[in-house]
Amino acid sequence: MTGARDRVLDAYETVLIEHGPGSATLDAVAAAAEVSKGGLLYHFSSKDALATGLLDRLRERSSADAAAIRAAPDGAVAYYIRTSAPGGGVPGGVTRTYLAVLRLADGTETGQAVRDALAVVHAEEYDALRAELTDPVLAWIAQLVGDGLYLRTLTGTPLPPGLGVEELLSTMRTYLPPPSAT
Amino acid sequence: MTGARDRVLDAYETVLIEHGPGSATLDAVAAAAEVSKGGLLYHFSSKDALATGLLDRLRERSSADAAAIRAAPDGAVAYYIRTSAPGGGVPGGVTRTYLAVLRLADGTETGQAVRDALAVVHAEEYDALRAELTDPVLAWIAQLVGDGLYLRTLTGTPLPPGLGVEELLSTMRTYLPPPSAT
DNA sequence: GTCTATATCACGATAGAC
DNA sequence: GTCTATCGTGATATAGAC
Repeated sequence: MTGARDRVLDAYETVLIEHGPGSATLDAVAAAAEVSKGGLLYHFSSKDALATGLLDRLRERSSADAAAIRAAPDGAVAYYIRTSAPGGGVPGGVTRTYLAVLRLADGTETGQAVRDALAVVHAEEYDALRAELTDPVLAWIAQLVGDGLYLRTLTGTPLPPGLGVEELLSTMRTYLPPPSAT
Repeated sequence: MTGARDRVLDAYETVLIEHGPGSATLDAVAAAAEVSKGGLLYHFSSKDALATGLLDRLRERSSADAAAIRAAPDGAVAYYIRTSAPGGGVPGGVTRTYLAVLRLADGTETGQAVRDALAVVHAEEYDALRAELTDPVLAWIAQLVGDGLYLRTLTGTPLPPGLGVEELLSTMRTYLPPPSAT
C-alpha cells in the first residue's frame, strides 16, 4: 500500500490551490498530509521531486480525461466546459491537478518542465474537442472559453452577476454544431 | 520627477512575468531596476508596499483601458481580443501589469487584495464589452476567450498549430453582431 | 535619496534514531 | 518507513553612513 505518496500529492495540490506556491513549503505540505517533513522526504527526496511527481500525475490524468471528453454522453464541449467551471471537477479527475500545476508555471527551471506538461494537456484537450467540432477555430474558441473559466477559478474572481455555466452552454449550443449521434 | 518609483514597478512586472513570484525578491527587483535594495526600500517600505503599488497601477490602467475598449475604432471585441493575445499589449497599457498581477494571486493576505483588484478589472472589462454586445452571455464569452488567451500567455503554452488571433477574430465576427457605427 | 552593513528568521535538505 | 534534531542558505527588513 503506497497510500502515503498519494496523500502527499493530494496535500500538495490542496496547499497550492488554497494558499499558492509561496506557501507550499515542505513543512506546510507535510502538515496537510499529516506526515512529518522527514516522512515526506522519504517519498519525494526533494522539492523538485515533489513537483515532478505532481507533473506525472497530471500526465496520467490528462490522458484519462481526454478519453472522458470523447466519451461524454452530452457532448465533448458540454463536458469540457462543465469540468472547467469553478467546482466542476470530479474527485480524482484532472481539473484539480491542473489548477494546482498552473500555479507552478513560472520562469524557473522546474517551471519549464511545468510548461512542457501543460502544453501536452492543452494539445490533448484540443484534439478531443476537435473530434466533435471539426472547425479548428471553433474547437479553439471552446477551449479558450474553458481556459477563461480556469483563470476565474485560479484567481477566485466572481462570475458576472446572473451568469452561470448553464447559461453559457445554452448560448454556445445556439452557435455550435450539435454533437453528432454515434 | 519620481522616475525611480516607476522604474521599480516596471522591473517588478518584468521579474514577475519572466521568472515568477518565487524569484521576485527585493534583491532581484532592485537589480532589475538598477537601484540598490536600500534605494528600493526608500520608495516602497516593504514587499507588501511594493505589491500594493503594483495594484494601484493596475487600477489606474484598468480604468484607462476600459475607456480605450469603448473607443476602439474596429470594435470593442477586436480591441480586447488583440490586447489579450500574446504580445498584444501596448507600452504603458494594462496588459503587462495585469499579467504580472495574475502571478500574485494566491491565498495569502495580500493575495486577497490582489483578487479584489482583479475583480474590479474583470467587471470593468465586462461592462466595456457589454457596450458593444448587448447579449450578456455573448459579452461573457468574448471576455472568457480573452481570459483564455491570457492564460496561454501566463503559462507560455503554444497556440494550436496554424491558429492565430486573426483567425480567431474572423470566426468570432461570423457569430457576433458587428459593432454598430456611431 | 541612495547606499552599505547587519540582525533575524524561515526554508530546504541531511543525519541518524527508532 | 517514519520520525526528531540540526545545519547552511538566502530572504526581509532595520540602522545608520553619506
